[in-house]
Amino acid sequence: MPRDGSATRERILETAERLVIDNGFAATSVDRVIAESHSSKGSFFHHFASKNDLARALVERYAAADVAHLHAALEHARAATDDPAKRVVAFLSYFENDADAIMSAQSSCLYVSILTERDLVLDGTSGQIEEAVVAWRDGFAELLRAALPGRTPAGVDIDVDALSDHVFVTFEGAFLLCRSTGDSGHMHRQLTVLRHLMEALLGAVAATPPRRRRAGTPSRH
Amino acid sequence: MPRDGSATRERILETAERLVIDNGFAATSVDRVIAESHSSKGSFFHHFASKNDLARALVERYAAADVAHLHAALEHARAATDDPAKRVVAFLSYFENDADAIMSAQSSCLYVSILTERDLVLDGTSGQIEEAVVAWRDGFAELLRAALPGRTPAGVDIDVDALSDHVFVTFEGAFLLCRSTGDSGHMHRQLTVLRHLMEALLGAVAATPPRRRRAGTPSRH
DNA sequence: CTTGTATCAGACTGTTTGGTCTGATACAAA
DNA sequence: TTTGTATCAGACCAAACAGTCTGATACAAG
Repeated sequence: MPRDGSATRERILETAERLVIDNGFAATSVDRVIAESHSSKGSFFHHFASKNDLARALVERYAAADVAHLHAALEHARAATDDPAKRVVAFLSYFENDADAIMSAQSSCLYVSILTERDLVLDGTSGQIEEAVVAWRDGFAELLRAALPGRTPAGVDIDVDALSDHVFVTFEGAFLLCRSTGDSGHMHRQLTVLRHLMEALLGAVAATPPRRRRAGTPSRH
Repeated sequence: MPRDGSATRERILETAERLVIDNGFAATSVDRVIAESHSSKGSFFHHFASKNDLARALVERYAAADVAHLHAALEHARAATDDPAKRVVAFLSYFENDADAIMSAQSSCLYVSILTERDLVLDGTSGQIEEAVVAWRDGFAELLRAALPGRTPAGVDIDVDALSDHVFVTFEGAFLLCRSTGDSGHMHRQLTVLRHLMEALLGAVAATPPRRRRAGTPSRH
């Protein structure tokens, strides 16, 4: 009894997302997605041209929600304070507070499942994941640059992009740590560690003897 | 012409490791492993009871090499200096120097490929990965505890185990970052970031006004 | 009512899969 | 030489797989 239309598509996507995150994409058969979403072959291949097209749709959906989550955290941080360093901490605390909710909603990250299958990655889903990665890098790097105007106390240049990427890295690594031990509490603890480390770095920069910004510090380039 | 014996087994393992890391375990067929290792069905199922048995053997091999790598870094750090803080940095620098070699030898980490397939994880390979994770945690935590005798300057207790896990987390997250962008240089940059962050934390602790160690600091427990 | 279209159901198909089975080959021990 | 065993080769099989096809149902437009 076909009634509503695209609600079926959404039901298939939700079921498939869970199965792919839990078991991987190649290990998730179309038949099982159909069975667990109470759909049918005809329905599935009406909404998706192929199994790979499902992967594309899954990544599109997931990446959109992911980037939305990022922007929510950025807005939260900007609204919380005007102090650049405190904004950085507020940004990280936002995810720290969300950690347990994230882990109860999903056992791992879809990116992990998709990125492990290189064939799919080359098919066009890769671009969407990379766009999300770049969004995270740029979004947090903007906060970081405001809080890290100069050099670290040790006189070492910090690669702000790489430092910003470390948030993404911590998320993905923590997802794997949770899975390898079966303890989803690692996500919260790793985000706490990330905040502590970042606070230490910001504290070290703040404690640096005031150098003149944008002045004649000997450049290496 | 059967000549040497277990060299075939090793050839199959090497081929399978590469294929599984590149494409995932479920997406790697036994037929392809056979073809690319110039072996045969009879040979494969003589050395491995099933495809899952191959997974078990792969993880066993990989985890052993992984833990050996850890112990090499620990010995390097202990031999390098007696200063606890410098030992921590030496440990991290060891991997930083190895980053490019690691990435040219393998495009990602076998753990990622195995952990994404939950069915396999429950089969018995999971224990070996978890043992490796615990080895990393305990190994680095010992160095950390020597260098972090007290509290951080902010008066916040650091979870040393979680801080130690962050090395594993950084590795796994960096592997995924490399894959999502196709840039293997991220591994080196992320390990550099990890070292910078850890140095800042150690510096912050060192700059803490000298509290009496093991004395009557108000305990929370 | 008629027609068109979007949605769905499920039987069906050709291919790929993990795994089995029958032998063949090399070699060591007797 | 004879026997036994470890190793390998590849034909073969049943199950699972992604994808196709025919048709049914609902509903909106005319």
